[in-house]
Amino acid sequence: MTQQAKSPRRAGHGIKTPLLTVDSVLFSYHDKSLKILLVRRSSDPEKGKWGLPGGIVDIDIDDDIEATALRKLVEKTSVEPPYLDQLETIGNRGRDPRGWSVTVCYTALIAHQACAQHVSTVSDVRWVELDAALKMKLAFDHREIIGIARERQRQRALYSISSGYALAEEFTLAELQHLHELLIGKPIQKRSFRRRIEQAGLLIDTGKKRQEGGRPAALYRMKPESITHRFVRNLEAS
Amino acid sequence: MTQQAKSPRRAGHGIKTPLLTVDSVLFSYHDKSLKILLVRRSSDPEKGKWGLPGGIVDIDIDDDIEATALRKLVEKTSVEPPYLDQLETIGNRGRDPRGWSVTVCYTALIAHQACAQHVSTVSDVRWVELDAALKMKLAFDHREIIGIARERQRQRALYSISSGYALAEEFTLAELQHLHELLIGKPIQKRSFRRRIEQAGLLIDTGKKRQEGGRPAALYRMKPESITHRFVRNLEAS
DNA sequence: GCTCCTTAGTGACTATTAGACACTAAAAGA
DNA sequence: TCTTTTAGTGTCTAATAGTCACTAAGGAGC
Repeated sequence: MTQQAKSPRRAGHGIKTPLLTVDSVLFSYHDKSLKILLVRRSSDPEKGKWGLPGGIVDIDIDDDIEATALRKLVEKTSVEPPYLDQLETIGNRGRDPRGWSVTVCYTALIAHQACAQHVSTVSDVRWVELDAALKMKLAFDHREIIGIARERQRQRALYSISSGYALAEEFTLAELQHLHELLIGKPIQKRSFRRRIEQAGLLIDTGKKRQEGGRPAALYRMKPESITHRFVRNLEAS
Repeated sequence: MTQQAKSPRRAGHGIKTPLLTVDSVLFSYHDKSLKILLVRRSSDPEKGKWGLPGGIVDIDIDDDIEATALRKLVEKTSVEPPYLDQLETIGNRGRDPRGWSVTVCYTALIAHQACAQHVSTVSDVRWVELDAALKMKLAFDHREIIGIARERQRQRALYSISSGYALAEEFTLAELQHLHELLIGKPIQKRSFRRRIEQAGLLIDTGKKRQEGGRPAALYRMKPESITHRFVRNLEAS
């Protein structure tokens, strides 16, 4: 009796299709650290373990795969993230004890306070520091998926500021730079970082200031085009 | 009677899973033009129409999704491509008349002559110029998928030479440059193109020369690391 | 108010890498 | 030998990131 024979999914015309799920790596920057959202699994398999927010594609409810990702994220956070990007699809025989299964993975970004209240009221959803999550024993292959998402965000940080959607709606340039430094893993030249952003006109100056300990810092908001903008030259690679 | 109720796929534990397929956009450079491989569909739905090489994931045969992509490409070309990269996964209710379906798409590159003989012996497999393919009426959403693959290759051409795997095993710098010009859609400065490749040491000089009409050109081969290498600065965007 | 500390923001020079383009090199054919 | 063709290079310019010291604007201690 082989393992994968436990629960074959069989179509009317005789095609066995694997289980199809969606998992999202939802990043958020808070308290000067980068966190991701983890969920405690309430049912088998891997019941009780922490894993990524996601679940099975419901072809009666969801119009497309992205709809599944959003539905699951809204279930856990109560809000839709402003950034959602398909990461990679992983499918093989061994990743799920139920047999051949496929997960379509997404990277999502959100402001921490947009969902802080909802998350703090439940015990099965938690923000975990990225590096800590990568050391945890998680359900299925979710740790690998987080690693892939992190690496992709690291690469992107060299030529894009789209990761700014992980900050609060209004943020300082110092915060945006620190987030990039966390992703890249080394310090960035303040001058280079600010110059290219200003020249490309990627942020909206709210006119407001925020102060903590020194000169007040200007508060900015993301322009929508900052999601797609690519600088022609990378910051120094690590 | 609704359309998507025709053939529900239902798991042992009552989960309806969508049809799961893989499609590959296989590029190859030949006769100074960029072509992709199309296949005439031999069965319904869309029987008789041309579409991308691919098919249904067979969980009895395939160990993972990439194995399906390779298996289908070998069926049509008789060889495995040296470059295979996951592109995007598309899944929704409307793309296949059989109902909710998902396709995991790949970009593949191969030398034309590696499979020319096999392809030329069958009538249901054909190389089609990329621009022509984008004007054809193809099965399902395959034209859109080709458009996505093309755009991704265009972007990559600005900071990578991995597309060189669409050339013959040994090629001249002029050929590699022309391929990049086809992808980017505008001429490239010869000096810039060659300088960065030489400095990064991405090619192997075979020592051989090939001549056609003027001074003989040196023949090169791809180094494996040229797949992953990213130049820190893009060529001029179009 | 004055000095010092802290964080924000800028001026100005250097370094790296692509763009431009004319020049040389090596072959064939008249 | 001259012309034509394609391959390959020398060299200057332009764009953009790196470096780092400097100024700016606030608070705290005195």
